[in-house]
Parts: sequence; structure tokens; C-alpha cells
Amino acid sequence: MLPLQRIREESDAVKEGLRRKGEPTDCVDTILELDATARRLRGEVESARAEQKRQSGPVRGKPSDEQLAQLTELKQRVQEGDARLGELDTRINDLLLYVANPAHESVPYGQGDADNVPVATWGKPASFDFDPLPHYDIGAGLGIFDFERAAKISGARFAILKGDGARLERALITWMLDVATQEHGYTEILPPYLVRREAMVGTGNLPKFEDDAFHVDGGLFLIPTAEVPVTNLYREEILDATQLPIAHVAYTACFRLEAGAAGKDTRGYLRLHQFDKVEMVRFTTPEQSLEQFELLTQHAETILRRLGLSYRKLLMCTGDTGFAQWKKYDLEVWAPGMRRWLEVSSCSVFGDFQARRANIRYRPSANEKLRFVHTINGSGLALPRTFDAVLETFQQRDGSVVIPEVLRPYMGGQERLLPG
RNA sequence: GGGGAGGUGGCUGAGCGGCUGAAAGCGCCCGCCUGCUAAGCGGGUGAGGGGCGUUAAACCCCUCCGGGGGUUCGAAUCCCCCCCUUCCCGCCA
Repeated sequence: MLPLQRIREESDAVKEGLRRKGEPTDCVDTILELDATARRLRGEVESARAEQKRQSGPVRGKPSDEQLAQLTELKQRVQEGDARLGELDTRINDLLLYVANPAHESVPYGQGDADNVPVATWGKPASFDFDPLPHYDIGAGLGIFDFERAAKISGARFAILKGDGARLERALITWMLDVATQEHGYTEILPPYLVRREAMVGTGNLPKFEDDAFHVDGGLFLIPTAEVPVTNLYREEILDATQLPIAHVAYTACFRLEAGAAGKDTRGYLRLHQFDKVEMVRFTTPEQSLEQFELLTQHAETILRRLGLSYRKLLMCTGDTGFAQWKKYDLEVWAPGMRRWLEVSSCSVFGDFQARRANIRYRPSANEKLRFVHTINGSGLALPRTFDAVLETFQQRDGSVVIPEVLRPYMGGQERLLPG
């Protein structure tokens, strides 16, 4: 959320920032109007209340009739003003939750996919002396997917992994967590998958994107990503500057309702209502956030490199930089069987946008004022598409798949997935 | 599901109608003391908003003791509703 003061003082810049993202700007004008009214009213109410205090303070005991009459009148003025002010403040605060985070100045302008800027490509796309198959065909040969039964049990957009498939997924998850915790310095968190509404508001998933989330009886939401519980770990807290940066990694299942609405990627292990993901989250000072963002992105890249997958890194244009995001890279892995790039990681820095919503602050040093931390997160990595890229990249003519070396210790030393 | 306890500043924890933005302790900051450290001594130390200020400080005002209503001239303190935490019993894994 943006501070009201910023909207007040830099309304044109804020609106321009929203326009660049393709976000509506009318809410800014509405907020400005409401705020102007609220400020005027606040002045009146405050001076009436100051008068009330001045008169009521020294009374101590029984005020005279004249005093009483005057005080009663003041009280009414204060009460009425306060009620109107309360309404205005509520409306302003509700609107503020819908104002997007303008992108960082280094983010290129653009409206969509075509405007995202490739900043790096790593690895050569795998070459084959046969026609490489898409992962769902490879998987069918290996007997590791069961989409039909998943649909029977849960409906469309669910998958079942079986045998070596289930094991490979677990191996990927465990290995990713091990790299993050043992090499990259992240502390692992295993959080709840159900969260309160406030947690969803904290990360910016609510109120604007309520339709995208699974809402369960009892008022809780199924997390769309581990970002939600992990970012909210420190909500309403004041951190010590010496603790920063804080780095967490978490594996969770992720649940997305909207994943089904698009009508694309209906085939294969690609876009699901439920999927696995390893997520990294960092909390930093404002001074460090951009470099920490680069660092986290590198950590995600490391995972892809170690697996031997080729990928590209895209700097998202303003139009593809999400509601809460300040700046974002997407990592896309090459899937040679489908001959397309698959998004496996999205690394974002939020500035203090989430920290304001979740009220996560820190004290820079003993005599300084509290400040909001900056938050950063990124997938490291999303499982289904990483899984697909492994199958498609390391498939063999005979239908088997060579398991990347880094995963073999997690597969009991197994070197290949064999058909049958 | 039944019954109890509780939500106060960075933390612990008093307060139970006006003298309380809030005792005390801890922590932290400044100074004294000390060969250094520790201890000791003295002082200071909540957050948010508005005014003012050519956006630093000072100064003034308002708000804030889980949230929202109410009683009252006046509420952290009394009443009502809600949220959250916690304990005991029951139930289930």
C-alpha cells in the first residue's frame, strides 16, 4: 500500500506510475477528494476537542450548569464530526488497498509479453538426433502421470504423480531446499497452507484478487504461494536492524482458482489448481533491497543451472509487473519437447508495499525512527514445469529419461527413469 | 462442542472513572566513574496523524492501552457486540 502522504504530495507521479502499469488512476482522484474533505473536517474536530479538553480538564468534580451546557454542546460537535471522519477514513483506507505499487524507474515500459526484455540466456537448448517428445508423452511411456484419475477424484486441473514421478518431484523439492538452506543461507520454514484474510491482504493478494483464491469454510484461504504465510511471519512486528536481511525458504503446495479459467495449457503437467513450489523470501533494509533482489534471483538461477536446464531471464515490463511488485524477473526454462519456454520462477521486489500492508517494521538504530522493511521473494522453483523440463531435456530415444546428477542422491542413486 | 483466563509501550508487567501516554523492571541511548570490561551512579527513551516549517530541528494540537459501539462533563479503567490468544473438559487424529 502506498502512504497517503505520497498520494497527496506526488499524485501526478503516482498516477503516471499506475498508467505505466496499465492500472486505473481514478481511485487516486477519489482518494484526494476524500482526503481533502477529511483534512478540513479533522481540523475542525480537533480544535473542538482541544477546547473540550481545556474546559473539562480543570473541572475536577462538579462543573457548574453553564460549564455543563457548553461542554455538552462541544461534545455533540465532536461526536458528529468524529462519526463523519471515521467514515471518510474507512473509505480512504479501503481505496488505498486497491492502489497498485508503481514500478521502479528501471522497469521498461510495456503492455504485455512482447515488451518484456530478455536480459540473459543460459545454456544451449538441448539437441536431439530424434524428435523430442512433450513431457506428457514421455510421462505416459514412463507411467508416472495419471491425469484421468486425478480428474475423476478432483476434477480438471489436477494431477497425480505416481511411482518414480512422485519420487522425482520429492527429490527436486528436497534438493532445492537443501541448496537454499545449506549453500544460500536460507532458513527453512514449513508454514500453514491455510491463512487468515489479513495475511492475504498483507501480501497484496486481497482485496483485489479475491476471485483468484480458494476460500474455505471457516473464513480461511488456501495459500496461492508460500509467499503469503512466510511474508506474514513478521507481520505487526518490529525487527532489529541487526537481524536483516532475513532469508527464508519454504516448500508448500500452492492453490490457485484462476489457474483454470484461462483455457490454455489444458494438456499436461503445466497449469494446475494445486502445485508444488519452493519459495524464497527475503526481508531487507530499503538500502539493500535491490541488490538483495538480484541475489535472490541468482539463487533461483543457480537451481536451473545445476539441473543442467537452459533458461532465459526476462525483465518484466511495467504492464507485466504485478499489482504489488516494484520490479520483477521471470525465469523461463526451455522445454524442447513442447518447443516453448515455461515460466518456472518469478522473482520480485516489493519495496515497502507489502511491509506497509502487513506492518513489518525495523529500527535502523537506537535513536532512529521505525521504518518499513523491504520484501523480496521468488520461486526457487515451481515444480511442475521444472519437472517437465527435466523430462523433455533429458529424454532418450528409447523413452527413458536420464536423471540429473544432482538429484541422484535423492533418488537412491537411480540414474534413469525407465519406461514400463 | 462445554467451561475459565486474558489482549497495555522494543519486551515483562502495574493500573480498574479525572492528578496516566500510561508505575516498575528489563532493554536501549547520553553522561559520570573505571587501566579495559563488567558492576555502580545520574539523566533520557512509545507510535501515528495534523498544524507550522521553502519539506532539518524545535514548537503547538489531536489520536492511540485488540476492534467497534455505548454510559459520562470526563474512560486503559464501567456496559454491550465482535476478533484474537491461552487453559481445562469432551471429541477426533
